[in-house]
Amino acid sequence: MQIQSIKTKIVRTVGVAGAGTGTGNKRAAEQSCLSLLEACDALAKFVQLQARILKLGLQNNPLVLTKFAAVSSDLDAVDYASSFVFSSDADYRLYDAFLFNTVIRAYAQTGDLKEKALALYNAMVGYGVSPNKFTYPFVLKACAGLGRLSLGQTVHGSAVKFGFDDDAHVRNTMIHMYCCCGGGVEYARSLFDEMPKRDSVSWSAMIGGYVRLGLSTEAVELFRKMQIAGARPDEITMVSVLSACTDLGALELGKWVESYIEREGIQKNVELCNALIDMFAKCGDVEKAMKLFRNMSRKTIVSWTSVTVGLAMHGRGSEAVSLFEEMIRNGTAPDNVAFIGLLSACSHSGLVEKGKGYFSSMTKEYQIVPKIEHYGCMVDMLCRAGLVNEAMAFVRKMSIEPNPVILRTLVSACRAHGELKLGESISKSLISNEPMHESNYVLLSNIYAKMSLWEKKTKIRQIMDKKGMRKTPGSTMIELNNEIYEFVAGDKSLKQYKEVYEMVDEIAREMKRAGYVPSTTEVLLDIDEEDKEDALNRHSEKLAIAFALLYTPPGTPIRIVKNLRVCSDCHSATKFISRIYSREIVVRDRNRFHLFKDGLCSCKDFW
DNA sequence: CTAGGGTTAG
Repeated sequence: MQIQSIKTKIVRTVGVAGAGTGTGNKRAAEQSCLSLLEACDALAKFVQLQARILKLGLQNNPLVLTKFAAVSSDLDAVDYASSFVFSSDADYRLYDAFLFNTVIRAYAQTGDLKEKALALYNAMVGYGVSPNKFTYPFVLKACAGLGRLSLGQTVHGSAVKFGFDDDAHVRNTMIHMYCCCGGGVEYARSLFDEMPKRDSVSWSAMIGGYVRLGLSTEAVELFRKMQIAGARPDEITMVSVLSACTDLGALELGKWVESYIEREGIQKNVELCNALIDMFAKCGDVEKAMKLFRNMSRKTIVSWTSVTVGLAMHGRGSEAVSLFEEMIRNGTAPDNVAFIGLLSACSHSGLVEKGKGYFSSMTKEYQIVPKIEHYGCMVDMLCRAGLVNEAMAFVRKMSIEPNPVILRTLVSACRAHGELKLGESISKSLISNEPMHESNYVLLSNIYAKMSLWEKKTKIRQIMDKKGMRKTPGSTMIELNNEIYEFVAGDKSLKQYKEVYEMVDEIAREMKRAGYVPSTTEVLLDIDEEDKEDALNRHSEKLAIAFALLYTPPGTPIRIVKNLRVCSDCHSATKFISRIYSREIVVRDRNRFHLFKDGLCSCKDFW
């Protein structure tokens, strides 16, 4: 069919090119070679062409090389072109910005060849070839991908020198670059603010930059400014805004964004739908996420994975498993990310045998080489099930070295299941490898607490103080009347703090009457015991719940978002509160959801 | 020949 006709065209062109050499007519040969390359686009087969270019002596011809690099996503062709640019007999006076741009673009777009793009840029500058306005976006994108701030700044300087820094594309990519390189956001923001005219790409670059850095509040704020400025967001802007909502766990805001998308008639492409699904699932409304998913006309592996992960987070492991099976029946092959979602679903729901089965089918049937994340899921799964020895054996058998994440999982399982000596020794090696990682110390300190070695425990605290390390304070977020409130333990910054503290005390009395016993013995992963003893009742979570009980209508569900894992005392207290005050309480943890209802939690105390 | 976006273990 079409391929056939292209082949014919090529054969015919090759004939002409050959004729060109025969008569010694370089010009004709060049022309023929160019049309030949044009025709080759669809076939992407360059091997014969390489030979022909050499035979015709066109390897140094910039037009031919440019074309060669441009016609295909085939990196072999690009490598071939760049090899001539770098070859010792290269006549760089022949090469222009266009040739470099073409090759740089190809490298900048790939996952791991961005270094080559930068090398070509350096070569270009070294040859004295002036970049043009197309060069900068390519190069800056590569700098962004690699986090190369200082090179990015040099490139910026060059753009200024040649007068291209006011070009909208260049400026937007510059913002993107500064956002992607550590320490550059503020500068990006100043570039953004100084722009005389901002288009939707500028706004998206800046908002997306904030989101990537975890500055979701700033992202949302900037989106508000965008509306005030009257700029029209597109679907790409909205993806970033939604992912800010996801990060914050701000369901109300997310819902508002959804209605905004509808109202403004922003095109809901697959990526935007995926972002919506992810937002609803991670903000606590899996049902809605499922509904959106079911209504999507075209689904990608990302859509399937997002719902699977969503179900997993809500402890609905067996549904996640069926969805995964449905995906396969539908003809979508799982990739390594889909398996991470699936395995973590098994892990969170205690489906140990299923998880083991999938892990082996992943490697055998799908030939996916397990990554550290897959091993991590397996270790976590075994540890949660209390199979610490099996987990240890599994880690020894792994084909990759366990990373600190896996070792910390083991340590906390050791603590929970009484393997204290083992936990202590792993913990110590963790500390010597990562002396500035706070949770390594907290884990060891918790082990000493369990061993009743109070002096050693105190000593750890002193070491941390000496190193100037501070634990991440626990905080809890809640949305109320379009406001986001954030509580930290012992917080008194809120206007109504007196009422809230009175309410906390009242709740404590009611809970005691109902049989609640404060538990200061069980400590979870990142939480230090002393803080619990100090202020169990002042935990940010309890403050937020008290606030919600005070200021939301009776009977309405309460949704809160924690930045750490919920501690076991708060967990049992929240169960009591849900029953005493007849409220559904949805808590989003650092890694999953808890739905408290009638004195029980959806996680079945397994988390 | 140019820019901004989506799923990932604890």
